[in-house]
Amino acid sequence: MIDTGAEPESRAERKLRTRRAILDATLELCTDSSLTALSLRQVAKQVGIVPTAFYRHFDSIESLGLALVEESFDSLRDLFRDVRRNAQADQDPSTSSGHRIVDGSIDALVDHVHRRRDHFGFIARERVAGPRSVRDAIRREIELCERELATDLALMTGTDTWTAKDLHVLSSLFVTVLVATAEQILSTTRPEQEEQIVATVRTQLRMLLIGVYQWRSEP
Amino acid sequence: MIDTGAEPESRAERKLRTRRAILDATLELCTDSSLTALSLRQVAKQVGIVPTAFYRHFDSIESLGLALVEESFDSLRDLFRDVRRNAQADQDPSTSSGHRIVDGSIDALVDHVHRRRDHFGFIARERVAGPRSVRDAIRREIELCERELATDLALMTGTDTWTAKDLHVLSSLFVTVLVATAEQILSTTRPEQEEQIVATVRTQLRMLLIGVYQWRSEP
DNA sequence: CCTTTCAGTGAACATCTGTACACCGACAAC
DNA sequence: GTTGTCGGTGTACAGATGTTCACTGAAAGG
Repeated sequence: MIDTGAEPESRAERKLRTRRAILDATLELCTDSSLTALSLRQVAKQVGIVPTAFYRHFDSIESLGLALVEESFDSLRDLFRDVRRNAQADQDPSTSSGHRIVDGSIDALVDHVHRRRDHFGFIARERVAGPRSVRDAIRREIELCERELATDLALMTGTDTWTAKDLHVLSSLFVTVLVATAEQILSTTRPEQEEQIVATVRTQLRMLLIGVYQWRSEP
Repeated sequence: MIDTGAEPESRAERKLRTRRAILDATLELCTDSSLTALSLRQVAKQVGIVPTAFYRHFDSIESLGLALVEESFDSLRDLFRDVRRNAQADQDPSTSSGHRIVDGSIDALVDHVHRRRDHFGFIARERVAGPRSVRDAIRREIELCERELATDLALMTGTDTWTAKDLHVLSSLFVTVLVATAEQILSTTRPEQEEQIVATVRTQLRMLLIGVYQWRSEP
């Protein structure tokens, strides 16, 4: 089939397009209110389809939520990838005790949160307020992120002084701070306040890093 | 007026009692789903009153939420009071670098979260998923807690090595970890998993404390 | 070309939603 | 003891909700 490039869409393409429209509409509609307070009809109206057409794509708001979890964590993994790339480029831990890695990571965080406000906001909200299955899915994804980060940290600390357990403990703390910072950034629109949030988390991570550099795991 | 002690309630007492019933019913109904997904009629049914009677006590679910914010933060302040009492009793920072204070604080946290699951869960959920006014109220209260904790920390660190700003930065980090830990405890029912959560946060705070003991504020 | 598939339609349903209104009856105040 | 205050009731209504069912019409496939 010749790619005419313009208007004529195949049936599959068209279906994918309305599916996207549903996902986007949902993200927009629940910027403040959570999935559990969202009705199928609101979504349908926003998309511009009749309520029953919704069922052609998802069989409930809940399964829609699960799809959004996957999508949102793609964005979060993008962030992780950026941070990792950043850290490898700055592979000079002797100077300024990792300050550059911290600063770079925070910059990446701010950047990604701004670019995908919807996804990060979705995770932050539904993590505690969504339907149970959605909450569970998010917690599972976050644990995956922690594990992933832990293996990255192993390369930087050396396994002689850090047990696997302690690496996961540290990684978990980083993720906690990351999530909290994202939440704070999302809850403000004033640039000067955001500046302060960033400055605060920068100092927090530096305090923590002092401890990290001196930590010796007990076997 | 003679206090008969038993059945006969004054009008004011009776009103307060249904008000309490409304607050309790709301806390119970939104253990999983958030205020924004809660209807006035559900609350009324749970309390055992007719929907319109709700308006005799609150003029919207939102203002009900604000009342619950106050109440929930009373519980959180109870926790803070316990932690403070604990820390003062263990005023022997030379030994084991504050491990006892950390352990005691975590124990108090776990204890209070268990006792007031409803309040802590409410804060955790509505903090990100509630109506805007509720979210704002919670954030304001949390900032108050951070300031309060910062002044407590000032007594333990000495203002010669710590600026007020850095104290608030540290206090903010503690509150972040506290909130995250409470969320984790609330999201599990298995005791062995809770044990692990506690062990993790204990290690995290010890790592952090190493950094804190060596921190010198830049002016 | 003829048939099948299937995203989207539209009407209909039983149920739930917030809120308005008139009302009751026991406690409180004078 | 009369009067007023005020929690709580009951009815009512317009609108929103999830889900059902039979349908259309255009693309896909033989």
